[in-house]
Amino acid sequence: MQTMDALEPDATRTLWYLRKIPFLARLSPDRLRALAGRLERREIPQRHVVYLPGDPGDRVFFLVGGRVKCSKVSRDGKELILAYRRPGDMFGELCVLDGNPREEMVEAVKSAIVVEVPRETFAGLLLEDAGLAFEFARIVGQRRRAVEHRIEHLIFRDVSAKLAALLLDLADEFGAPDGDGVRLDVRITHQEMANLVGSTRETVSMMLAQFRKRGIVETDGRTLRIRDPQALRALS
Amino acid sequence: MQTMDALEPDATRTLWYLRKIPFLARLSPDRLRALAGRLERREIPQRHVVYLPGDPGDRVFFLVGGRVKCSKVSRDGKELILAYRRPGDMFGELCVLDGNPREEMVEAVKSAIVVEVPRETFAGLLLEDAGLAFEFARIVGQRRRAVEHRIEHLIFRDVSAKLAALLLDLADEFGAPDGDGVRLDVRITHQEMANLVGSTRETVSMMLAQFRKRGIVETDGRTLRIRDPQALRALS
DNA sequence: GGGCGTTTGTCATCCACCTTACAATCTTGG
DNA sequence: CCAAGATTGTAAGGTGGATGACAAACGCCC
Repeated sequence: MQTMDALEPDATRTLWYLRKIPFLARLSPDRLRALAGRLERREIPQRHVVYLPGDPGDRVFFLVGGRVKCSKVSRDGKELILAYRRPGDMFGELCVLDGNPREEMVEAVKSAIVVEVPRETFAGLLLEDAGLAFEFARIVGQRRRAVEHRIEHLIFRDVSAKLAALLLDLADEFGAPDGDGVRLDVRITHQEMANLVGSTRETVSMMLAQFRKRGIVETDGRTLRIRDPQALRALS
Repeated sequence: MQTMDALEPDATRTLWYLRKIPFLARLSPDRLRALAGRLERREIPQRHVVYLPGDPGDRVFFLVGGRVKCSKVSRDGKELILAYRRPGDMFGELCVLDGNPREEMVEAVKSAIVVEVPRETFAGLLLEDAGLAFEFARIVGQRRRAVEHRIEHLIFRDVSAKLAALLLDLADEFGAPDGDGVRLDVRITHQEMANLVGSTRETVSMMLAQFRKRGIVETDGRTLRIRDPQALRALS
């Protein structure tokens, strides 16, 4: 059987990566092995772009290392970050549905390693396994919910509310107890926050200054500490 | 065979409706027949609510007549319309993924007829047929794209651009040639337009007045006519 | 360790849009 | 056909936040 052949060292490593993708967990070892032999693996250096709007939608990506962000970019250069993806996540998956060109930008935030699955191959997997297709729909659906949730926040709330919510989210994901507050162990610029809440760098700086003045947050040097999460919750 | 039993007159009518749902077209006649026997059908009078945020997400709806709108409602009563659904469309479908409570409001814009499929039944269909599951993912994905597209417009564009785009969309869907322009055969209020573009009634009225002044649109009584689609395209 | 690009802090200005407030007009149900 | 409610038109006033403009502080690469 072909799938029993020894894999190239490179494919072996790809296989090793694929095993860590929750979505692919339901594939049989054989299937996964066969798949690994045919896939490209690629490293994307920090700040490099994986794809841009208009690029062909001919493959699905699995992120196995690093971190990427997906965002919409306006004609005049403004950016709205749709989501971050982390190892184990899939991205660029909507192309499977129709092969249309990309509509968003994906960029490595931290030097990333991705495994690329051609659109047809991926579609084949889904059509062979209803459970997998269902799981795929679940992921797509959850992301749709996330976007719908986001849209609501973006247009109903003012910047301070959105920023407060963002800080709480960050605390959730990167927070570490520190004194009587929570230290955010992330390197995130004001510009980045602005792109997340749909505002501008300057406004974010001002809002953070206000939070600081009110004793809600604290900054020593590069790190941000939340002193009064309750106040943030009230604001969001 | 059970599926060969005569159906109740009511179920027969449900079956007749189901045959017009594109998504269900791939089900075998037998399957569809069996399904029809077990489903609820319901009429929702104009302006009545199908479900509200927080309601149980225990069924998927197929719209077979009328028209509904799905929208997010803010605490202070502002509304953002996410989408309209028309006969043949599915809605409330994301509950299949996890059974979570509703997050949006659905309301009949024109007196509607819906067929309700229990979540488990629907999930069963998908898990039995990879093709159907794939099709389901496609619909969910297309809608996600639509929302992502929307988010972009909502935060990058100003009201006049969004309104221009809306008018073009309406012309696309409801436009009828009329004189040297396009007449919009829809009854849509300024408030409704505001809820679509994330603005207020007053602002929409003002913008339309501007468009009128510039000769881009024309209103006689209740109907709106687009005289200069090109100008709208330039604005959007 | 010096210089340069990046990030932050802050302000003054401006403007698109929301808010508030009516009056006029249309529509609809009784 | 009339009255009540919904829809539209318009305008004055207020404001959140974008813009533009710097200077200071930081971080990083020779």
